[in-house]
Amino acid sequence: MDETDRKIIELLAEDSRRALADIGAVVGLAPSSVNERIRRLTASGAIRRFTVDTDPAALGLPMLVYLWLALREDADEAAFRRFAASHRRVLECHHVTGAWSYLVKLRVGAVTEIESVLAELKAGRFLGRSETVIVLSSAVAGPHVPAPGV
Amino acid sequence: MDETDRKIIELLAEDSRRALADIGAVVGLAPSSVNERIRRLTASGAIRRFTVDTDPAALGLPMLVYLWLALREDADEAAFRRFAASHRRVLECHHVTGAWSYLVKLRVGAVTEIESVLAELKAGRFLGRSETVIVLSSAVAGPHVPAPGV
DNA sequence: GCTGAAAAGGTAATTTT
DNA sequence: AAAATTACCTTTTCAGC
Repeated sequence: MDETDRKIIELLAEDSRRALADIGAVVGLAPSSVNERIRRLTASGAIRRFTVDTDPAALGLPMLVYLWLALREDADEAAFRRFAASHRRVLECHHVTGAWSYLVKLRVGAVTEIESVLAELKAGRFLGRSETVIVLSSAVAGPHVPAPGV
Repeated sequence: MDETDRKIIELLAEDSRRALADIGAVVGLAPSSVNERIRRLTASGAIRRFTVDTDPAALGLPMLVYLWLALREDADEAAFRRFAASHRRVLECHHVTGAWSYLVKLRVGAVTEIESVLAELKAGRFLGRSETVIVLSSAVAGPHVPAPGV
């Protein structure tokens, strides 16, 4: 992972369909050499996948919501993690420092869906306390990659 | 944006290098028709860009951090948003409901960088109060797309 | 939206440094 | 060991239907 690899990743992040010859022209390598580096970067896991950044609103998920969670004392934490990992609306779920134990990022189509998620968390006996934070607007939005199997 | 478009986006999210013929075989269209739909989805903005999902640790950014911010009473909010949008370590920045005004997602190489960011926020006279939340582990990590020009 | 031909681009073996 | 060249072959693209 040298400076050239980093530059290649940066160019691919901007546009992963850019031709190998174009990338090569920027970093000063032949197309086949660029190809070989991309192959290595993918094999090593530095590049996880080639994907698309989409407009969540166009996909019917205009609302971004964060949930702070404190799990129940007796909650099955592994089961909670599986629940989060398999939930279509959960984009991220992080175990965090501080007063709350988990930070969950959700994308939903409407406010009513937030209640459904909270109900599911209750039904799974995961939920101790929670706080819902709704995103009003984003100065930096971040990419949106739709989950498979939705 | 019909069910076929959604399926195409889902397949591209999984692997955006998949051949048009392969995608066509799944959704029941000829390669040229898939191509035309992707062209329209890109033109309409539903697909923002073709990109790569990377391993942040491999790129030297193993730490994920959230910052809750309350801006100073006299802060220039537009300037703050520009600051966030142009900062290499700021992955997301959301104006949110609740006790805090902004939620900022950061990726850093080490804890010392968090202090740098807070110092920059102070220097810009943006920072009222803040709370730093460090991610210990992620049940659902979300994609990482490196910022351009880093 | 499909077909089929033309153009472009990706891939891999071989040679070179 | 890494990169360039070359040739091959898959894939995209575009005209016409």
